[in-house]
Parts: sequence; C-alpha cells; structure tokens
Amino acid sequence: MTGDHGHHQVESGSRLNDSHKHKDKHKDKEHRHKDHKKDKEREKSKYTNSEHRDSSEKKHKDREKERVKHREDSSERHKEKKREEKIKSHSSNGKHKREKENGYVSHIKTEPDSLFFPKPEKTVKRERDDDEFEYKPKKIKVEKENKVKKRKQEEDYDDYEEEEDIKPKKKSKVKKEDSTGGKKKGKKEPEEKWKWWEEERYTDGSKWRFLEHKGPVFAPPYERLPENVRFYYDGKPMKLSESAEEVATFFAKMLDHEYTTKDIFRKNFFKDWRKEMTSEEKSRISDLNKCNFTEMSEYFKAQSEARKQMTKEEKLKIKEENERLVGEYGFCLMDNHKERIGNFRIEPPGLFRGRGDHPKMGMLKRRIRPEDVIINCSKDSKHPKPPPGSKWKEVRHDNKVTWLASWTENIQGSIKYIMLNPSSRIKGEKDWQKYETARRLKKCVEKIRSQYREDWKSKEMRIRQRAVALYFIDKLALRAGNEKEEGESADTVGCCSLRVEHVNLHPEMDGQEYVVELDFLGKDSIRYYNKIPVEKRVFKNLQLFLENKQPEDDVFDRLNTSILNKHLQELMDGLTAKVFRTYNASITLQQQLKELTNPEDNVPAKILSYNRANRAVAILCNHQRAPPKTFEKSMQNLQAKIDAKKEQLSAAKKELKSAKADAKAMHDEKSKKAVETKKKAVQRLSEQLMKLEVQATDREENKQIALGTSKLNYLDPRISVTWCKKWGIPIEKIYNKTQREKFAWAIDMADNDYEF
DNA sequence: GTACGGACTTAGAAACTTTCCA
DNA sequence: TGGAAAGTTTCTAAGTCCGTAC
Repeated sequence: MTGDHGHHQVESGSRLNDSHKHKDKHKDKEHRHKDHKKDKEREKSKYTNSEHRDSSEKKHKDREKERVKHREDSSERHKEKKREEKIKSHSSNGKHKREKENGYVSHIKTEPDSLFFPKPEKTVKRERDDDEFEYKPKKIKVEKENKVKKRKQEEDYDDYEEEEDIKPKKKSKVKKEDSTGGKKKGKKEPEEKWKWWEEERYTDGSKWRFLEHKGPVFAPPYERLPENVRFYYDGKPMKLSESAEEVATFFAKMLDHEYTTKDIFRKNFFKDWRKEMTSEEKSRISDLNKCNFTEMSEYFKAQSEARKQMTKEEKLKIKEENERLVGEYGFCLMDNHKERIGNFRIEPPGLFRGRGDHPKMGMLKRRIRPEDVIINCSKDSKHPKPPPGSKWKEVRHDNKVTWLASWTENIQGSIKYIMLNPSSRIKGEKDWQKYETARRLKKCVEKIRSQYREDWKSKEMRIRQRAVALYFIDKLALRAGNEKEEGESADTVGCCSLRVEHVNLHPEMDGQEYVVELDFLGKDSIRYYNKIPVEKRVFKNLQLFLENKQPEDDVFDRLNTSILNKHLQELMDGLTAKVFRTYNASITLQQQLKELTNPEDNVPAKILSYNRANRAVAILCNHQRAPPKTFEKSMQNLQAKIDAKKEQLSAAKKELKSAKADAKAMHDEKSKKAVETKKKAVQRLSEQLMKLEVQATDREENKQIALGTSKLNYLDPRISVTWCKKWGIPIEKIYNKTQREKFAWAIDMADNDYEF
C-alpha cells in the first residue's frame, strides 16, 4: 500500500490542467444522450442474454420508465403532496398552543439564568459504548451545578471569544494582567473548557436530555427600492409590484455573475419570476431579454460601496448589533452546557445557485416563514417564541436527533436543519467516532484487500463488480456514488454510478501496461481525471464489464451503494464506503509526515513539509479549488520581494565583512559590537529570505488544491497534534482558532506517540 | 430490492476581516 | 493610509447512509 498512493502526486498536474477541456465534453453529452434515447429501442436488440447484459438492460428500462414517470409526475403533484402535508401538520399544531402561550421573553444578557440554567437537571451521566472509542476517559468529570451556575452568570459573549486565544492580542493581554495582578472584580478567571470527551456517551441512541434555544433568526423583510431606482421593460420604466420587484432584485444582484448568462438559469428564473407578477405585469413582461435591471444593479453596487466607506463608529455599531444577535440566538443550552449553534439564521430567499450544469439553477428559493419551521427542543425547556403574529409549524421534542429547527426547502423538497457548531459535544463525539472507525479499518484492511483480490476471480458477476468497485474506492479514495434522480440535479457520479463513458481502457499507455483512464464529474461537478495502471485482473474485469454496453450504461450494473455497504458491514462493524476515504486520507497524512519531516529543518520548513503531506491527501481526495484570480500577479509580487530580500542580504553581508575588517584593525569594544550587530542583521535577513522562499514554494504547489476540506473532514486531528508536539511546532501554525475549537478533543488527548 | 424521506457529513464559493506593504 | 493579498468565516449545495414501507 505504501507505494500505492504515490502516483497521485505525479498525476495531479495532468488531472488539474485538463479540467477546462472537460466542460465542453460534458456539454456535448446532453446531445448525445438525446440521440441515444431515440435509438434505444433498436439498440436494445443488440444485447445478448448474458447475465450482466440482462441486468444492464433492466436497469436501463427502469431508468427510462422513471424518466417518463418523472415527466408525468410533474412538480405540481409534488407540490400537492407537500400542501397536504402542510395542512396535516398545521392541524396537529393545535396541541402546541399552550406551549406557545408559555413562550418566553427572556434575554440572554439580562437573564442568563433562563437560557443557561434551566430547572435543576440531573447530572449528565452517560454510558459508554464499549470498544468504539479506544481512549478511555481519564476520569468522569461532572460539573458541580453551583460552580457552573456561578460561572455562567458571569459569562458573556466577549469572554467566550477570548477563551483559548493564543495570539497575544489586546484582549488576552488584559487577561494576563488579570491573572498576574490582582483579580478584577466581575471579571471571571479564564474558564476551563468543558471536556466532554472525558465523559460517558449515551448508549440508548438519544442525543440529549435537555435542549433549550431561542429559535432561528428569519431573513429581514423585503424593503422596497427607492423611487429613483427603476426597472425598465423594453426601454420604458416600469414600476413593479412588491413581490415582482423583490424577485427582480435577486436577479439584479447577480447581474455580474456568469449564472445570469446561462440559458437554464434565465429560463428558470423567468418562469418563477412570472409567478410572482400581477396579471398586468405578467401580460406585459413576456421576454427576459427586454428587461433592464442595470439601474437596480448599480444601486446595490453603490450600497455595498457605501458600506465599505462607512466610518469606524458606524461599522462598530453594526458589529455590535450583530454580536448581540449572535449572543441571543447563536447559542443553545444542551445538557447543562452552553453550545454554539452552527447556522442559526434561516436561509434568505434568493435564486437557487446549483453547481455545475444544474437543471434547477435560477429557480426562486422562497422565503421561509415561521409557519414553515419545525422547532425541536425539550419539553421542560422554555420553548422559543415565534415572531409576533406568527406560529411555528410544529414544536416537537425528539431527542433522537440533533437539530434544533428544520424546514422543507422548495427547490429539491429536501429538509434543511439548524444544528450545532463543530465545536459542540454532539458534533465532536461523532467526529471522534468517525476516526475510531477508520482506525478499526486499519486493523483489518489487509484482510479486506486480499478478499477483494480473491473476488476478482469470482464466477459471479455481481461479486466481481463489487470487488473491482471496492478496489477503486480503496485505491483511489472514490466516493460511493449513490444513484440520483435524473433531471433533478447536475449529472455527477461516484464509484458505483460510474458509466461506460467515464472509463477508458488502455492495454498499453505511456510505457505502462493496463492503464485505466477515469474521467468524470464528481461531487459539486468537480472533475476527476486520473490514469491508473492497474493489475491485469482488474483490467480484464473492466473489459468484461464494458463489453457490449452503451456509453451511458452503468459500468457496475450489478452493484449499487446499498449492496456494497451491506457487504462492507459484514466485513467490519460500521464499515461503509466512506470509511475508506477517511482511512486512506489519515494514513496517508501519517506516512507522508513521517517521510517528509526533516528533523534538521527549522519551523517554517517543517510547516512546509506538513502542508505537503496535507497536499498529498488533498490530491488523493481530489479536493480542488479554482485558482485564485490574482494568482499570477501575487506570485510575481512575491518573487519581487524575494529578489529585494536577496539584495538586502548581500548588502548586509558586505557590511558585516567590512565591520569585521574594522574590528580587526581597531581592536576596540565599539567595533566589536558593530560586528555583532551586523552578524545579527545577516542572520535575520537570511531567515526572512528563507521564509519567503518557502512561502513561494508552498503557494505555487497549492495553486489549484484546496487543503481545508481534508484538514477539516478527513485527517485524524490527533496525527497533526502529535506531529506538532513531537517537533515543537505551535499548534496554531497548523490550526486556526476555529479549527482548534473543533479539534479541542484531539488537542487535549493526543500525546507524543499517538499512532493512527 | 427498491423507492423514499430523513438526518447528518462533506464541499467549494462568496463574503467578510485582518494583515501586509508601498 | 489605503489597497491588495491572505486568512477566516459564513453560506448552503451536494453528497452518504440509514430506516421504513411496499
């Protein structure tokens, strides 16, 4: 395995560079697809009765059926269903009336007790799942209620911000003075963070015992445009009704964006916009091309410019108001602990921006009202109060889930949630557990590998397919690839949903045998392009899978994610396809760190090694980003800086030399001192130069690669923490404040010799 | 087995804030 | 001191996977 991932780094260049070509290719596909449909009936006869072909045909028929069905079941029916549901839930709302009357008016700042100290609650004591977590709690720490209470009363949002801040900022300085000089009255001592990882977890599937919050924050109501900002239709100014105007502003705000040039976007927008028009508007506005939004667009640009030009005081005022809102709505109380909410604001209305070639881009995302929102909290908490004159859709008390509020979104009909911040216990526990599962995979991965290699020889097609797919998932860290409803979202695939058109087989290529060329759009329509030399057996199997199939047929027609995951579950408890991604990402980081870290290096060079290890993972997981627009220029600037520094350095060296000569001649204290000073200057400059050079290398290598996603989601943070400890690298060089909060558990528990 | 809803994680882009440098 | 670049946070789309119902 060690060498297995090596090729990713080598390949990365070609994979990334080709991405633009790919777009055209995918545009073509739509056409090809349509042509194919026409010919489908005829084509079908080509299939013989061999096992996999039958199945492939069936799958195809089903797809076709689905397509037709989908057209018939237009969105109207979908809406009808939703309406029915809404009515149902409304009528059931009645029983919650009392709760609402009971709704509270408390304010965190004035009455911290109400939110953070509910009725005396039993100590949170939870039982631990055995062997899931390897780290045993050092001790079961239970916060004494009175202690907690006192602390919380004194707590405010600013203090929260201050906590754990390592940078010597103003605020922390104050803290320092506090701790050295006498205590200031009313100012609490730096609070010890709650170490939830030292406590027991729930084993009954419940997520909490007590949950209290103030509900979500709604988007501000629409404000009409001033009279002088006009919309023009066919060259003539036209005053729009409020709702038509609002939707028009959504479009106007995006006028500079590429989206508004896309046909689908425009078509979807116009269709939904018309729904918001009065009948007069509807009859008059019949062509989007005759609509002129520029005045509106200019107005918004001017507004944002004005916002930038605001005085410090004005900006501060806005900031304070925002902090007040965060203080009031940004936290909840869960099981005796104040926890930060991740997204307490309801998504504002706007135009849907799908990624890639999304068929629904431009559709109107409607405004969410309290009547759309389900609140989840504990029975014995103070229930959030809906805004005056409104009601919640429902208030429920389900402690088997982690969300605080939810609503159904109108584009895909999916549910959106308000949940806690990654630093919360509930997210952290899950994250920790994820890495423990990956570590369990480490123990049995070799066995699983030899099994799937065996399975390549199986007599059964489904088993061979499963084994080859698993090989890809393991070797290439591909995603599972669920089936998706056609026409509902962009055409993207993962491993199980790969189609024939995504795979090219080369018995020989660039001097290598059995090369598989993968080229497809994955999650977020990010292109995956890779050429992988594989074992002969894999290659022969793939040839078989592709035999007599059309480009748009599935490669693995006998496989889907559910079958694959069922199989994985049998191999190891809790094993699913995505565990391989986590496992391979983390093990790669660990290996790469071992390989790349040079003990002789100074801190910046070691950090470069870390970033390189991180980068190897990002490449493995295909985490890409659009190269920053200013990349070339900023690179040039950096190079200029390096050149300047070099000159400074050589000048300083010269000065040192002459100072030395002086000292030799003079033999006095003063000239000796001068030598020392010059020496230091040279040293300082060469360090600075080194730093700049490292920076340049790092940036160049990082051009199109996003490190954040893997760092945040795939790399066991304990590997990084251990590495930092081992080499004396300050943790904040690797993790910023948010990341340190998210990984507090790992920072606390990882020791010098943690092994993933 | 398969369609579907639901809950949750993972993802890149955009917005915003801070830092750096001429 | 202001503008660019870098760093951070927010936003929300797009995945995975599970349970349930047929």
